Amino acid sequence: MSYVTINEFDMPRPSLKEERTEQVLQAFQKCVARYGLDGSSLERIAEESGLQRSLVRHFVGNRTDLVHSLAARVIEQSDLQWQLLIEQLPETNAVDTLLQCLFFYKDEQPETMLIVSSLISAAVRDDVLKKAMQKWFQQFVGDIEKILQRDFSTASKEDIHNTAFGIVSLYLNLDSLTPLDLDDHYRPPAHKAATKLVSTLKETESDTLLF
Amino acid sequence: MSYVTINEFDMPRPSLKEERTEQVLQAFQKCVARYGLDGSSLERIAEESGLQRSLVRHFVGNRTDLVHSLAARVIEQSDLQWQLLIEQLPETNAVDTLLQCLFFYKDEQPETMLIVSSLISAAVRDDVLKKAMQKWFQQFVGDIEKILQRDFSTASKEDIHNTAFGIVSLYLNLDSLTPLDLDDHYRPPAHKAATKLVSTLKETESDTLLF
DNA sequence: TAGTTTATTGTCAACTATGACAATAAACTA
DNA sequence: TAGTTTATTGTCATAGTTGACAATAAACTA
Repeated sequence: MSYVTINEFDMPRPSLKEERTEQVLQAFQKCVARYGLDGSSLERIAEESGLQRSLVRHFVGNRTDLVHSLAARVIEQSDLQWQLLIEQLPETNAVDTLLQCLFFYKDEQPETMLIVSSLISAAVRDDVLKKAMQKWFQQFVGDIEKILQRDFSTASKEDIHNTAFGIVSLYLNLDSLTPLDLDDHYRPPAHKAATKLVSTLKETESDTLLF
Repeated sequence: MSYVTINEFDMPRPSLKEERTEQVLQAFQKCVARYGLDGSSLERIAEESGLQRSLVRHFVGNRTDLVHSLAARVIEQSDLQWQLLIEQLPETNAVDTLLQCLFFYKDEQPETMLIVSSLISAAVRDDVLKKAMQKWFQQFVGDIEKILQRDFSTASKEDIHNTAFGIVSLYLNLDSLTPLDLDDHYRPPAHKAATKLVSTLKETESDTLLF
């Protein structure tokens, strides 16, 4: 398996596994965005990637492997984008910037979250996928909790948890409206609603008096 | 077509179209909840309904007809449940009851919203479906706006719109978490977040001072 | 009973998706 | 050049999905 072995014998033809896998999964992503997960047959993926179906199978594996690889890739991409976003947040009022980015910043792969939604739907019949998407979701909520906590140190854990979940809901639901062409229309309301939610974490006299 | 015509000729064998259609669409719903929309082949629907595939086709039509009929049925069901819910709301503090119902009341067909989600996803490649689901969604938001307006007559149209959209997002997103078995866990947070959102509509001194 | 309409069953053909594998070509090194 | 590994192409069998239609059975009324 490894090329670090002693050169006792001849070296093989160099492997294209990495590049081809990337090529295939990119095509898969495009197909999912256009035809849905179930509508993305190996044939279509092969055509979209410019490879033969046999090659798709050769490099990435059968359909199950393909879906799992796609999930891993999308999660990795999402984590990366997330990392970059977190790093560029300001020290104070980080949440405002966060909401701006979440609801108005169009990244290079705008279909990422649509694919996530497809994967979540498909998770009903795939335990491996289910576990992976569960982890992804809870990490997403958890990361937002951390950011909220920095800005609102006095807020209760529970309030922060609820607010974080609310933000994620608004974000994901917006993407699931893409097929209806309603996402752009509801982008400002989603952002406003998220802002309102966050505002309830602010400590005000009337709030403290209520308890 | 109509049986009110004069009995000039013999009467035919009575039609079972209504019952059979109902039978088929119920089976279709079950299948969608279990296998997803694309995973619900005519064969499966036929088996689930206890009818032959030919009969499914005979009564409801081809696949496209089937999906459109399902959409019409689900929308009708949703409208009905919605009507009942609205009627039983109290005069004052209707919103509290509304949120209780939305997030904690389990209706007879708990999979309704899951099917709605499937239909929204499938709307990418079906303009008829897209139009229908757009209308459904916007009506949903609109109805919640009306209820909010009754309780918060002083709130601005825009605030009410944003809040209504937020509630719908929280509600729909919760259902889309069903495949991950996370919906029950996040039910209280979703409800709390919705409540918080609504609370921002309340007129307080500090609010009015901010503008 | 005859006539009409619908229900029901059964079947055929075309197409698609998938998995498996054989065979050939290419890259590389000793 | 020989030997090894991988890339690439091509093909086969199988199963599943769908649309179309023929043929029969059943219900009903005049």
